[in-house]
Amino acid sequence: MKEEFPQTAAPAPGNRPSRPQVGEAPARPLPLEPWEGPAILLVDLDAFFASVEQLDHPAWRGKPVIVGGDADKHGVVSTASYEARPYGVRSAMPSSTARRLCPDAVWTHGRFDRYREVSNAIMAILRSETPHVQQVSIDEAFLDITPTAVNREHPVRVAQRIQRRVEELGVTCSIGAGTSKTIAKIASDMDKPRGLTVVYPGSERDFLAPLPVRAMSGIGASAEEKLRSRGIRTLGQLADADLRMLERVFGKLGRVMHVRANGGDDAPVEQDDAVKSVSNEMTFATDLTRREDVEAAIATMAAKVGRRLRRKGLRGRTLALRVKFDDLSVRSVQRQLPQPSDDELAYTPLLYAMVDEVWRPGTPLRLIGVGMSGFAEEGAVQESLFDVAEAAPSADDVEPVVRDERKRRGLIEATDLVKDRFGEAAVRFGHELRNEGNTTGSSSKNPADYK
DNA sequence: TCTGGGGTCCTAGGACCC
DNA sequence: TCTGGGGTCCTAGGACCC
Repeated sequence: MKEEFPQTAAPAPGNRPSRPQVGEAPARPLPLEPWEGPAILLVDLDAFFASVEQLDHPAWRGKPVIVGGDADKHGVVSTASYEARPYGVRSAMPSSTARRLCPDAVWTHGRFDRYREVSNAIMAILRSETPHVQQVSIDEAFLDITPTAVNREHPVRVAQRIQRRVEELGVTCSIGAGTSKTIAKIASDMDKPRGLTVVYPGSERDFLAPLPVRAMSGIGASAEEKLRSRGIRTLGQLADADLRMLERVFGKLGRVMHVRANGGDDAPVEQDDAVKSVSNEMTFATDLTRREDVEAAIATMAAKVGRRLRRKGLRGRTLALRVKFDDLSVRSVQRQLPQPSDDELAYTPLLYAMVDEVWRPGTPLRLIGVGMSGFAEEGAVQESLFDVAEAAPSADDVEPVVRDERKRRGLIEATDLVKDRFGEAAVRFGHELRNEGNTTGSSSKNPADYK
């Protein structure tokens, strides 16, 4: 979850309903102005992971709750409940800092299967309101609820009903409503938790003008600094800036940010699309220096990636390795496989060779990551050697290389079955067995992981 | 205080082909 | 023998998001 930006905009008059406390009756009806043109909502679940923990642990309600990694293992805060925020605790903050700021907080690692479950129930509510839902993460989704000839319901009424229905599940959400994804997204950040911020058609530029450039999605620390050095601090200044200068400095992004600052974003709410890459990373509590430890870590992550690929029915052609050193600098290598694979026993040796290109034994390694991309087009998934072997009349009829492939495949599938029944820790190959207990713990909000 | 893990997209340069 | 421009693929790195 990203930091809320400082709220420099004056509240737009009449746009905010008075917010009831949790458990009170919903907001009194807003006086509604007519709505012309597209209507987009951004629904953002409030402090989602922490809220689920409070839902499941009644004793934690009303208390500061922090979901995150261990302070003594390079961990960071994933989510802080609203009770923890007055202490200064924020998402992405090092856990050691958070512990100092709020030593009495309830501290917990994530239970991601549970968050996924609650998220899925909420996304089902959203899809019951409209088929035009774009889930952007585990706790956020865009909805296109543009009034049609069939359904003339006012967008604000839809948003209020969604808030009620979500609260029936025991968590809360904030919603931004506007004529574009850019506007809806920024509006949703204006008032949290349980806020509903409405930007009526025609008022986009006035709404955006006083906000800091960082409020716009796509402008991060680097772009903010480049803009600041050119005297551009607000979205109003960005809207008035010279387009050619922006294109020169930012390339494609320059035009995009200029259009959006002028309220002109027309990006559609898109159906959720296919996964493009699958990866696993691991940060170590103590840096690795020995080759055998590095290979063991690579093998572990290669196995996790392989298993996720098989579960999703994906085979990738592009294999990637990423390392981070103790100064936090990063290097990466990628290689094309001769054919798409989902089998770590086939590609792990290649990873061992690749690591030599970016690391020498003895140099401390803080993180190792393994990823796969370049998936075959849908319907064009290549027949594996194993399938060929299956089709052969007998094992004696297939080439030795194919028999090897078949043995490997059989072994992989057997271990997947055991892991399905008894959990990931139940089966490990010998080369995966090092580095136990030397990792941070993790979190992901990527939608691809929640389906 | 000292910075996670899961992703997406863009850029720039080089290889290769026509 | 020396030269073009465009397209595509690949690679490494970086910005950005939640």
